[in-house]
Amino acid sequence: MTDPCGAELNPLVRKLESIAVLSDDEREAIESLPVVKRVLSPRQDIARDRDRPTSCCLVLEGWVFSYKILDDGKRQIVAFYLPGDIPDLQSLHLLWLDHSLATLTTCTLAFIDHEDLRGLLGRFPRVAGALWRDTLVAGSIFREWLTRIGRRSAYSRVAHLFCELYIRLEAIGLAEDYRCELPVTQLDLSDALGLSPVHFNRVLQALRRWDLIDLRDRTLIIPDWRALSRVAKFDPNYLHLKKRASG
Amino acid sequence: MTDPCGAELNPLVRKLESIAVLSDDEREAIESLPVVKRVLSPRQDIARDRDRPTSCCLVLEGWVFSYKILDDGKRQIVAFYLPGDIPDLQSLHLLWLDHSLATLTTCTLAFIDHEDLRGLLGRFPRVAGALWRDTLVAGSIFREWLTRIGRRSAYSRVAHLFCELYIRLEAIGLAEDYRCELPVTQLDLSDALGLSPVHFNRVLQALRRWDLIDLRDRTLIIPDWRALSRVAKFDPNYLHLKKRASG
DNA sequence: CGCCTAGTTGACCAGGTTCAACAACGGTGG
DNA sequence: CCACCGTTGTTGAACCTGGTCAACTAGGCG
Repeated sequence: MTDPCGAELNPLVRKLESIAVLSDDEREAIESLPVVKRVLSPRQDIARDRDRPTSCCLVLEGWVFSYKILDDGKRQIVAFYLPGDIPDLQSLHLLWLDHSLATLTTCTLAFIDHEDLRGLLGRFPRVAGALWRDTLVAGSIFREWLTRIGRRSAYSRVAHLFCELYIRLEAIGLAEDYRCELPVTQLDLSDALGLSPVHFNRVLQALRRWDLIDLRDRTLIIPDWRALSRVAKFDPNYLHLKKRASG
Repeated sequence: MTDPCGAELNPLVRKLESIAVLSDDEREAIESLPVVKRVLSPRQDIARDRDRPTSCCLVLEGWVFSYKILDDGKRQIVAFYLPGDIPDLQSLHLLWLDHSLATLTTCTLAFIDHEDLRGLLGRFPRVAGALWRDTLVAGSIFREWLTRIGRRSAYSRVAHLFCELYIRLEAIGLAEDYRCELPVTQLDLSDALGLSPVHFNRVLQALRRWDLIDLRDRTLIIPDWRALSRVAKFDPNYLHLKKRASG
C-alpha cells in the first residue's frame, strides 16, 4: 500500500499544472512519490488540533474541511478542501496543528511522508514554489472569509459562499452549467459562515424564494449567476485562478 | 538609496533566527540584499487591491495593516504587521493583490525587488522554507481571526485581539511587563473585529471597568493577564512561537 | 418500528447597529 | 494667541438583525 501509485496523484499534478509549467522530470517525481492511500468514511477526523503529523494528506476524492472547536462547544469551520488540495501542508513547516481536520464525505486520501515531500521539494524548487503559491492562495481565501463574516449581511454571506464553492468546483472540473454537488448540511454551512443554523435556514429559503438558488438533495443549481453574484458581491479575484476577470 | 544596507534588515534576520538556524552565508546574503528604504507617514497606502507589485516590502519600523473595502464603503482590516513582517510576500507568487496595504504609523520600509528575492531564495532554499513557514503562520492567524469573528462574543473578541497583539509585540521585543504601545484608533480595532465603533467603545469601557485593561494615550496595560486571557479564551498556540506553552 | 439526523417553523429575546449629539484634543491658519 | 476644524472618543435612545429555545416534520437505516 505504500508504493508509488502514479496516476492517483493526478489531482495534484493537474492543479499544479493549472498554474505552473511542470517539466517531465518534475511530473514524474511527483507521480512516483511513495504514498499511503486510504479511504475514509464521512465525518471522520483526519487529524486533531495540536497533533503533530508526520505526513501530509492530499485529497484525491471527496470533500475535507478544517474546523476549530471553542470551549463552549461552538464550532467554526475555517476551510473546505477539494480534490487536489493538501489541507495540512502547514504541518511540513509548523510543529503542531492549530485546527482539526475531518472528512465531509467519503474520501480518498493520499498520505505523503514529510521526509519524502521534503526530498521532492529540495530537488525541485519550482514544485516547492508552486505549493508555496498554494498556501498563499489559501491565505487569500481566508482574508475573503474574514471580510465576509466581519462585514457582510447574512444574505450576502450565504450567497457569497455558494459562489465561491461553485467557482472552485468548476475550476477542477467538478461543476458546470451552474450546477454542482454540495455534500454539506445546513449545519456545516452555518458553522462556516458564523450564523446560527436556524437563521441560515431562513436566509436559504429567501434565496430560494427569489430564485437565486435551488438547493435540494445535496445538489446546488444557480439559475441566475449574475443575480446571485450581485447579491453576494462576489469578485473571484481572490481565488487567483489563472485567467483573470479584468484588468 | 538602492544599496545593501546590512544592519537595517535586522528585524527580518532576527525573526528568521527565532525559528530557524541561519548559516553565516545565509545571514550575509540576506543582509546584502539590495533594498530601497523609504519612510512613510501614517495612514498612507503602500499598495492597493489589484495592484501588481514588483517588489516586496519588509517592515523595519512601525505598524502596517492590510484591509479590504466593500462596495458599500465598509472596511475590514484583515491583518496587522509589525517589524520583521513582509506584508506583501504573496506578491512574489501571486499576480495581483487581493487587498490593500497601508501604514498605521510612521513606518520605515525596505522594498526588495522580486528578482533579488527570488535569486536569494533560489540560492538558499532554507531561507525560502523559513519564509514559507511565515506565510503558514499568517494563515494560522487568519484562522484564529475567523473563529474569533465567527463564534465569539464582542467581549471575548476584543480581549482576544489585545492578547494577540501583546504577545506578538513581546515576541519581537516591543513589549514587556504587560505594557505596550498600541498606535491604533478604536475605529481601526473595530474594523479588525467586525464590530461597530460604538459597540467596540462600550465593550472597551466594560473591560476597563473590570480592570482587565488600561488603554490610554495609545498605551495598553494589562493589569491581570490571567483574567484577560480567560475572558479572551486566549491560547497562543496558533501563533506558533518557538517555545510552546504546553504539550 | 423506533431512533437519529437534517430541515423547518414560530415566538421571543438580546447582542449589536445606527443615528445623533457632544466633549476633548491637536493642528492649522489668521 | 486664539478661533476654527477635523479626528477620536463617548453617550443616549431606538431599532433590527440574527440568536435561542422549542416543537414538529421528513427521511434513512438498523
